[in-house]
Amino acid sequence: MHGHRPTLEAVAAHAGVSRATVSRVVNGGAGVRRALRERVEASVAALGYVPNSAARSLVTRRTGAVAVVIAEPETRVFSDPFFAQQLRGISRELSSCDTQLVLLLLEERADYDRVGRYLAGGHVDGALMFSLHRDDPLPSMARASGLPTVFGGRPGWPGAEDDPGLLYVDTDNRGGARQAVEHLLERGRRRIAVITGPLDQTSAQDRLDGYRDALGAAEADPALVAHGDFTAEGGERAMAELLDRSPDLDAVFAGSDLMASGALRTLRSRGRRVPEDVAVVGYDDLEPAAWAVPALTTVRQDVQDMGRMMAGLLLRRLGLEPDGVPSGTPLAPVVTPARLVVRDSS
Amino acid sequence: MHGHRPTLEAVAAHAGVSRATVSRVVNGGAGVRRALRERVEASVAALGYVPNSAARSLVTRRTGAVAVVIAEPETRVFSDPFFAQQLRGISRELSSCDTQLVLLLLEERADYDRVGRYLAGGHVDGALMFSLHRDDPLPSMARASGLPTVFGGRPGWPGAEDDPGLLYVDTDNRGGARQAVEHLLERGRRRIAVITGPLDQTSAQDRLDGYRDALGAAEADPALVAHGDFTAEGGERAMAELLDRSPDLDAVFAGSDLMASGALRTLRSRGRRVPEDVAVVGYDDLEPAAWAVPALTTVRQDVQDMGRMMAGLLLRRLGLEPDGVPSGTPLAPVVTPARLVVRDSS
DNA sequence: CAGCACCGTGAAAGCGCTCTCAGGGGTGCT
DNA sequence: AGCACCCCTGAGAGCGCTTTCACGGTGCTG
Repeated sequence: MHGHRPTLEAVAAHAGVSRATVSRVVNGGAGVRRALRERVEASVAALGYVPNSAARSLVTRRTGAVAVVIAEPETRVFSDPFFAQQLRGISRELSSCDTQLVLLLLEERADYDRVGRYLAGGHVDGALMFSLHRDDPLPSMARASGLPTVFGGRPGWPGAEDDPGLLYVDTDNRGGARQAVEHLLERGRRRIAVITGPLDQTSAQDRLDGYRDALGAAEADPALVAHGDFTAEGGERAMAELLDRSPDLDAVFAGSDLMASGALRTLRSRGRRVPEDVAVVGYDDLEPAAWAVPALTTVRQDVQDMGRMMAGLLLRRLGLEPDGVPSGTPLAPVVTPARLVVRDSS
Repeated sequence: MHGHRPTLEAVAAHAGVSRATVSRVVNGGAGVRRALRERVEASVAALGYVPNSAARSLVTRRTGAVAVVIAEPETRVFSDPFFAQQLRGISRELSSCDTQLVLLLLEERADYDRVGRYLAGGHVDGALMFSLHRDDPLPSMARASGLPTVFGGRPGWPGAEDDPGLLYVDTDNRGGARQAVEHLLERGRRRIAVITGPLDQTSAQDRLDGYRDALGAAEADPALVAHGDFTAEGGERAMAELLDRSPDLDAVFAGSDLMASGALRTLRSRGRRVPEDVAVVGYDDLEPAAWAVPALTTVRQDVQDMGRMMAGLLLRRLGLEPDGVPSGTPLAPVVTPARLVVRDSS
């Protein structure tokens, strides 16, 4: 079985037609008379023919694969179910167009060269890129190579918004944060602190902006703002800082569930009750958020669906037609809504 | 920049040599005189030449890519950072041999056809397969297609152990479980219950066997055994069952951290104190295990390293030489150790 | 000094596929 | 019945690369 896979030629001989006809049948069968088509299909089945993708993409100049590039310092990817969900959404969408998913994980500086070469090497038809920081070299590499690219999260590098062809899928971070903080205000909280993510990522900046929106531009007590890095440890530290600076705070909005869980830990160890003394709201609605004690109020974004949309956007950019998208839809960035989920911590 | 990538021919012309010579240089340069080689290398750099992988694999019959196949009902992958870590380990190892990672996620029955066809289609040189249940059709598909394959977790289908060429990486589930239960015994617990995973996965079965080992074969009170499905909800249900059947239990060993977290939830809602009334031990050492309240005692396995080893095994099977492996090492299954991590829940 | 082996290089034959192009046969129209 | 036209089909030319094979040149041996 191994090694001698039948070629187009073999199928053609078996069916008594030419290679060209078999090729046409294999690629949809348009313009081949019914009887012939069925004969060819029978031969294909009989011989167990599978097209050789290398030969095919050599001539079509398409690979039928797209890269998913994830550049993230170890800590986050490790503990974050986020990417698994995104990947699943992406995978599902891609498979509807028979497109493969090549996963490129970057860890060190040295990986950039490897990945850049790969992307420029025409191994894939397009790319999906995630969680880039403001100064990440990847986007410009992608642009230089002319590779169609869709970003996860609104790009933040200088001039990004001016690029008319720019494609991304983002969630309404600012609106979500605003909802979270408005909810705290409604609960009667008045000294609401915030733990931000790394501000060179637009998601973190947008969530901070939403916090400010809700409080009204006037109020922006710097003693109520602490910076984290989207990790639990970062949240723990930031919470400690906040308590030292502003012992009178009565609520905290954390820019991620991971940071919120760290904050909960600090609050517990300092003897503050949640939500009686301090209300806590997170962001992301990771599954473990619901297990936390007390169960975490948070902001939900449909991560899997965002993955699906990114893939859909890229596929359409490549001229394919993913399932369930009306074919006239214009190609444009997408911002999905965010929704507050109230649980016990607020 | 886009569209007109230089070919071997162009480089040859630029350097004033033949295509064959350029090809040799690009592929390591063996058997090309120093001066010529340098001239060719200069031309390659000057033109920004990147080999066309389709053309190359058309003739070499190798793709330089391996598939990572993950077949898992939604629930688990979603909430489990497990796979992200495995993937990272795999990715790191593969990139040391310039091999690409094609990710294949299966959800529905229908996906099996698609993936089977893909694997049989010669798109990849080998495959890594995860978390297969006893009756999964994938392994036999892989064997039928002659695709070199390494499994994550000891395969459990009939006859698996008799296959001399079988390659897998597993962790010492049985030993880890034994450690966990022995630890509970040392703490003076006498009525130790167990929540198993789905027993058609060897990892779940092995952990149950380890539990029995520790208690001594004699003791196997069926009232102390409940079945979960590796999810938090399953753990919750199983714990409720156990409490109903055996109200006098004083410890529970859960076959996964996720199930342990569910068990904690049930214990809390039933007013049992952990660890005073009931000690709890999990398995996997997921990051959130450490945030649980109380912090979860669990069994650690180096998941990332297992991924690395799987990839390494496959690469060697493919005749490549991954970093850091003495070249004489025989090709054989690997079982990595498991280690108890004691925290507050026991 | 002839002859041999060997090394480095180039010419050329494909790898399996797609797709243009031309031609054959059928159909509809006049 | 004849003509134009269109629809199907097959022949063939590559896609960019690797690799065999033959050849010229060099260094060595007899």
